[in-house]
Amino acid sequence: MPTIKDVALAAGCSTATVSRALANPEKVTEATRKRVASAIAKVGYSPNLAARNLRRSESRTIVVLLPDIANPFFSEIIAGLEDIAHREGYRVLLGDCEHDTGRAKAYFDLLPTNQADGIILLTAEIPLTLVTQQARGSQIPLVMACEYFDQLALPTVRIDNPLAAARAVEYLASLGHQRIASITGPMQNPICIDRVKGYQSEMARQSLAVNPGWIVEGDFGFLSGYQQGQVLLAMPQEHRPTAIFCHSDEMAIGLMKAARDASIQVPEALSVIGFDNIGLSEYCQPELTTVSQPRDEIGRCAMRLLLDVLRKKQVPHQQVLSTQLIVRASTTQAPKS
Amino acid sequence: MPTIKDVALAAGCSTATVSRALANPEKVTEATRKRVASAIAKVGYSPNLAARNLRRSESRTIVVLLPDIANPFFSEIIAGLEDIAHREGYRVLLGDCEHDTGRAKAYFDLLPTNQADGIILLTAEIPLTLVTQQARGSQIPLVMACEYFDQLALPTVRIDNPLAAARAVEYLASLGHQRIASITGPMQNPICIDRVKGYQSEMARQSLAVNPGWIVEGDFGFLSGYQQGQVLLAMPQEHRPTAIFCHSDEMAIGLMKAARDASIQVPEALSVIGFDNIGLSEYCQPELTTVSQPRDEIGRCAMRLLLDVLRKKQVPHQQVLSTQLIVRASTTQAPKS
DNA sequence: GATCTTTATGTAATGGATTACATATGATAA
DNA sequence: TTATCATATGTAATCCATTACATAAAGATC
Repeated sequence: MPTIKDVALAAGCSTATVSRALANPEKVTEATRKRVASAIAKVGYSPNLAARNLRRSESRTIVVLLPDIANPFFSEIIAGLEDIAHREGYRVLLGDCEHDTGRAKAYFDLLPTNQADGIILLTAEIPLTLVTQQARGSQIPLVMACEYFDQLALPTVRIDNPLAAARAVEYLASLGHQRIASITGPMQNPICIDRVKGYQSEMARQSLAVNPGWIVEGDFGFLSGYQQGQVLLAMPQEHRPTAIFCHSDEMAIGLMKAARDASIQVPEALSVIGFDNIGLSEYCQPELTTVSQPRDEIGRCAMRLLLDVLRKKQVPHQQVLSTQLIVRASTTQAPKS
Repeated sequence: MPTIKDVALAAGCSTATVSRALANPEKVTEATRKRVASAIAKVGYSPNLAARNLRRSESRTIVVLLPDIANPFFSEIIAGLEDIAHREGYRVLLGDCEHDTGRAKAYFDLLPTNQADGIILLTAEIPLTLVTQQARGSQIPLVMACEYFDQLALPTVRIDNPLAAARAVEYLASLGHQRIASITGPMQNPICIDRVKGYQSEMARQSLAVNPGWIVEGDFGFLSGYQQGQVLLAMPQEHRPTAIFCHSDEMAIGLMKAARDASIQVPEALSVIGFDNIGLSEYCQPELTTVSQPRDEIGRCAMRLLLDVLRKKQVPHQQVLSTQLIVRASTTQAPKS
């Protein structure tokens, strides 16, 4: 592999000039710039980034931590993130934590050694100490997207979860539903807490009673939706919910399977709302009513925010993007009971 | 950030000794090893990998190229890959090519500059020249998984696609189906060509005629399954297939939606087989009969293979893993016509 | 005891790009 | 014409870990 020395030799100048021609073209004559350019082409040079990173103490790598790559919800966010990153000359290192905090620590450790310049957190399922410890010495370049720690005022891109949940419940209430249940995500997760709050406040606003048994906890996956769906649907007829708001589309689809197993017709006997609007939600049976998040835009915003942090720009603490209720076939008028 | 010099100072030895204590502990006395260890703990040292990589000209990073992160089929493969990689001290850089060859080239360019040590290709949708060009000078550390170039004898982990397709067709034939169609993946893709071959040879073995209109090309996604499904189901009754073998689960689910739209009952009037056994296939309606690939194992094998290549071990050219037909509710006896 | 090994450690070169500082060149002003 | 300044380029130090080579100390052999 040719080095900058080879280029300097071929161009008849010093390595410093070659370096300048690349990094600060305005500091070099038109003529030398051209000579360097053709020398580079001739010897087939491309800079050794290990050396550059060592010297500049940066890596142009952004770590993106997520709880589970397999979750299709994240893929479009990632696409948005990567698009901005590549455009700005950054690389994205995806870190799948698989709910394993050891992994997360390993990724955080890339920062002080200049193997990564910043972190975007798509999960709050990491030890809080990782964030605070490091932030103590010097503010680490960290941006959260979708999820957040409510104890910490980190730059965050997110949706208004209480509002989105309230809208979903409001819609169900407008269809005449009174017994509205919810299958939540993990309840240590602030976004789930917020959605439950939105659910509860809207139920109150609609003067609807909330049976404590109607709030059940899942983990966003198909299976937990199925299992918790079985629990909800096994309730005695007079308590059984006629509508269920799920914190993810996968759980909603799991729930619909549980309904099929119990011979409960969706939407006639049970309305279902999901969350996220993943690709699948248009292809399941019945098509799923769901809360759509602007995933691509979330990714783009988060990466722009982080790059601004790296460039020491002032950044807004919170960026709240809007959601949309997408009505499809899994919701309808409440059954007459 | 403390450097190796700080450690040397704290331990009262030279940097060389510190380096050896870390890399070749057996070359150092028990006593110094301990002194170094406690010095490291004291100053909070962790090696600067940019410097190490520069010196060793390696990066301990493996690039994994895939056509589309959003495709859940890949996520479990990735999980397998990453598990092995992390265990062996390697990092995984996921490269989403999004069917865009420019991106692929950018990732290949990481190799000569020692930003990556090797590549695992989960896609054949890249310019072949990328592989051959580089391979000319010196064999680049490259392993393929799932997909392959049939022109090239690269180390590959894969399944027996013709056989898997033939088994699916055989099963449909055993149910009495005679008009069996197929929605394929992109036909420039060798795995799809092989599956079509398997389909055709099994059809021949079963003495079943193949209407050329029964082989339609999709792109593995929901939508293409839906659209091509509409085409197949719009055929006149006497030519319309009673069973369709799809090259992906997403297409199979798209197809089932097309069938619902056309009021064609699955499986009573139409049997559907998918491919991959993604999580969703158990939760769609009806549950999908599909060909399962050992995805986790494919990932593990591929990474082990690549690490063996990097360690200059002899590696087998082909590693063929077995598939399994998972019978669920989307297939049944052919309708009497 | 003298010589040869073996083992532990230190010294200094190395990898490749960047950049502070030094120098040379040409332009501008007095 | 000479002094002053701006601009272009070169020299060499720097980033940090690794490792070839040198050296010193301890042990083995006759």
